[in-house]
Amino acid sequence: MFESIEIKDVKTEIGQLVKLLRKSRKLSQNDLAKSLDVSRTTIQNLELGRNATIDTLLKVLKEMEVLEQLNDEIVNSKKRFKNTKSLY
Amino acid sequence: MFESIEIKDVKTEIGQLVKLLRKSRKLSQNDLAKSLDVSRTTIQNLELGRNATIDTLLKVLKEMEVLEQLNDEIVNSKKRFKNTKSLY
DNA sequence: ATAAAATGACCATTTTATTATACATTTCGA
DNA sequence: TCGAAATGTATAATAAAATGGTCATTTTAT
Repeated sequence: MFESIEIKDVKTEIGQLVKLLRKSRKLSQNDLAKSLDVSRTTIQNLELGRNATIDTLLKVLKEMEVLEQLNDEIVNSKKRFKNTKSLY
Repeated sequence: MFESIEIKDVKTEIGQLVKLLRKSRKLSQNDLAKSLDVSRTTIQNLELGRNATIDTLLKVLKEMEVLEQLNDEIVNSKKRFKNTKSLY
């Protein structure tokens, strides 16, 4: 009926966002990898939309100072969800 | 100076949101696992805030019909980021 | 233009997530 | 209350992510 978005595409978007965040800080993949104590390959895989762990993604987001923001959105999602569900 | 949020805590929040979404559909961990063709242990680890892959998380979000929404937020984040960065 | 830095790709190895299974405990409906 | 379903826990085997290294290509700065 209607096309749903593919997981592969979302991973690509995540990778591009990570790359944007890193570049805005003028960091190379190597710089970021060293800061997070992970390998450059791991950063690269994440940015290229290959599969990675949630830990790796969150480490990057924390370093880029957007982890708090993500957490807020998750907490708000939970709240909104609970509220809308009680309206029936 | 000020406390930053911990990765562990964000994973806990993610797990709780996943659980909420699943429960709202009246699905057991087993039901969801079978739908996604992953093991119940994988769903459980995700919900308990243990580490998991991005793939696993996105599979769940797709099944819960919130993947499109997440994608939109990522795309918007990219846009907003590019805009604010050009204002200097 | 050229050199240096950054990125992408690849490979062997190590580490970790996933799986399948079994069992203990909790939750919940009859 | 009682029994069944759901959930949490544990373990061994397997699949997949992370690592560390090298090399080719692209980007960037000089």
